Amino acid sequence: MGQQKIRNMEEFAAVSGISRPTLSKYFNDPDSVRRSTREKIEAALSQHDYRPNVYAVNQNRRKTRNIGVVVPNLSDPFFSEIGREVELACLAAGYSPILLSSHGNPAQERANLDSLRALKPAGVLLAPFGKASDREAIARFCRDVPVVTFDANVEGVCEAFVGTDNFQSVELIVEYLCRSGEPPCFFEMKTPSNPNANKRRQAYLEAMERHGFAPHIHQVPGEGWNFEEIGAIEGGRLISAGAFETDTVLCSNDRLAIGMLSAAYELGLRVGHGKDCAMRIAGQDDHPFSRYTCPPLTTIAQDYGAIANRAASTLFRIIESETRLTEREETLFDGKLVMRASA
Amino acid sequence: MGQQKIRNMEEFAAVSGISRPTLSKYFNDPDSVRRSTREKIEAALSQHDYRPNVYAVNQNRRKTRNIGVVVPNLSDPFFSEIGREVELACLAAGYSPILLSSHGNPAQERANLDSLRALKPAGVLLAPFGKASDREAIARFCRDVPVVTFDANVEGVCEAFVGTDNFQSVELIVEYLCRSGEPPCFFEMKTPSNPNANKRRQAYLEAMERHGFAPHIHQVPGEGWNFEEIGAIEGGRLISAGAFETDTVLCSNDRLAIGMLSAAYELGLRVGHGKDCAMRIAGQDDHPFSRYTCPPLTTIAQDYGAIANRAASTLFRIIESETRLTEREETLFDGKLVMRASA
DNA sequence: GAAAATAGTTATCGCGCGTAAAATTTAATT
DNA sequence: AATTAAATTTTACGCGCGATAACTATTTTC
Repeated sequence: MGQQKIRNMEEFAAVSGISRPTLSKYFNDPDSVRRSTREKIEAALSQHDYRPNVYAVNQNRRKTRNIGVVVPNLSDPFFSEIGREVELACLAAGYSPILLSSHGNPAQERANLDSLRALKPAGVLLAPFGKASDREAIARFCRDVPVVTFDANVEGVCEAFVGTDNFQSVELIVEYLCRSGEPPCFFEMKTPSNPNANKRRQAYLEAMERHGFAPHIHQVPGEGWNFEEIGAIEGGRLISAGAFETDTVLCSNDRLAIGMLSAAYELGLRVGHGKDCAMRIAGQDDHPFSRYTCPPLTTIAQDYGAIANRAASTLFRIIESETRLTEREETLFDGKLVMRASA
Repeated sequence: MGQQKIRNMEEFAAVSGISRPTLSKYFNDPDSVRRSTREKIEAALSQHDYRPNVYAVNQNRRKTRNIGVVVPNLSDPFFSEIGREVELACLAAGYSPILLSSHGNPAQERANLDSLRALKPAGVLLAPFGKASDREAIARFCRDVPVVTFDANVEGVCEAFVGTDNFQSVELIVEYLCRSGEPPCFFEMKTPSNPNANKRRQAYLEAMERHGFAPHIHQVPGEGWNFEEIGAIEGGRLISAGAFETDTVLCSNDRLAIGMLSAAYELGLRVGHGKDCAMRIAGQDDHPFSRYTCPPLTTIAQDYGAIANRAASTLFRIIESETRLTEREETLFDGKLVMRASA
């Protein structure tokens, strides 16, 4: 195919018979040139496989077509899954996603925003830690770059937020649990870094009141992101101690529930809604692995795809309109009840 | 702090009292300038927070300090975990990792290499699909960029490979299983895309022969990356049909085992090595979730950290010596037996 | 304290491309 | 065929920094 290596756009202009400025236009938007010249360019392109130098392009363009995607922890399948959806949405819209994980460390979140700043991204999709995040740093970043947050909200900061309606979804599962057996106790970590946890607790309290039951909240100590371990150790401890007032436990998230399920198994307790079952355990998030726990976990599914796509399309809208939103948008998608065997 | 925005190195030279070429030297290597001037620069830096333009830097430098990290599927916790280790190793060595997932799609692997080529990375750490990879494309890429592969080997291609010694680790677990109960059957997918699967099958055959038992291999159909589902459906089918010749099953990887565990649970079979247990199930990889299955999964642990760090340091060595390896290196780390309750 | 080594300065070029203005060609319209 | 609008070409400049050469200042060495 290619005879000699094309080193720059100048040389490609020579072999293609199209002037360099027109080529520049073409690479910025193939539809901005006449059909016939586009065909000429693409013919030459297939012969010589030339691509503009990314660095030279981005140095001179006002805005790059890079989109930063920052998630708190890629080792959590929830975030790797939603990160994947977000990446694909960016790719489909012609942007270049740059995926950064904060590795469970809020300081890394700041560092990631700093790295991103140097890349002059057109926009950023950020799933922040929440309370543990450096609110001021995020706010400062948002002044320079359009940002849409997802999963966890940072009140008042950034252009828009997309997440799940915790009040709706907690009501959904609480109602189901109350209707189908004993009302649920609530199991969570004492110091949750994720703001959804606080909303879920609040929603649990309200839902229980609405249904006329006394709420029972159990908060356990534990740091870091090893939720399964915390669920297993602390959950197991509570079960052994007979600390739960009812036979049903609603966990603040699926990973805690997965841990608690393993603790129940160790204790020889059968979990589920059958007659021979000692207790029921439910989670929240529909974690990719919840389908394969023993028993499979009853939970509330977040609409990963909808959240990712809405967050991305909102950001694209802001980028392409070149104006910030006049009013901060908050979009909450409904959760869906996923009934499996555990509750 | 900063009075007015510093727009480029020229302006920063003015406010810092250091000439631009010296600043350039400093940013390329802070230790290449005299201690006293370094302090002057860093003092000015803390006052004005200037950072060189990434794009301008990379356009002019012969080699960037970017390192591409390509994994087949970030949604698999195994790869998000090892990807994390690799990223941290790059960061620690002063490189900028760029993490790309191929989303389970070999065509995306090619696309990722193409994107990376445009970024002129100093090197690439690649966990290829293996058989499903475009061998020719990878080989071509390796001609232009130093590449170290990890996890899955592509025979003869790239500078070096770092992975786990499947023969050693399979022998380890086969020996254990034979010693502690009935010899294992082997459970895998019919068309595994990962070359480790083939090595493991081979290693199983040899190990069984060595211990004087007849091997029994069960291959099930199934496409894609939803290993748990395949393990659950096909594994459950085999269990129900009484297809396994012994009461012990060694799965080709943990995700299949997780699926099979859930199938066994559904069938009301107790898994483990107790008297009241109907069968034993073992896996391979020590997947992050294997500790929390019911019962916890007995498996072979790959040394994630060692693999990631060796792959990274090998690549750094090649980059910094500016010469390709005279001979292709293959490093295999030993697996460790992780005894839990499932076998 | 003079010579040698090291570090810093000034000056200048080049990288590959975006972008703007003016001149020219091509296509669409009446 | 003449007019007009749109697309392309020419020409020229600028982006921010790496790299180098020739020169000067500072530090080491004995």
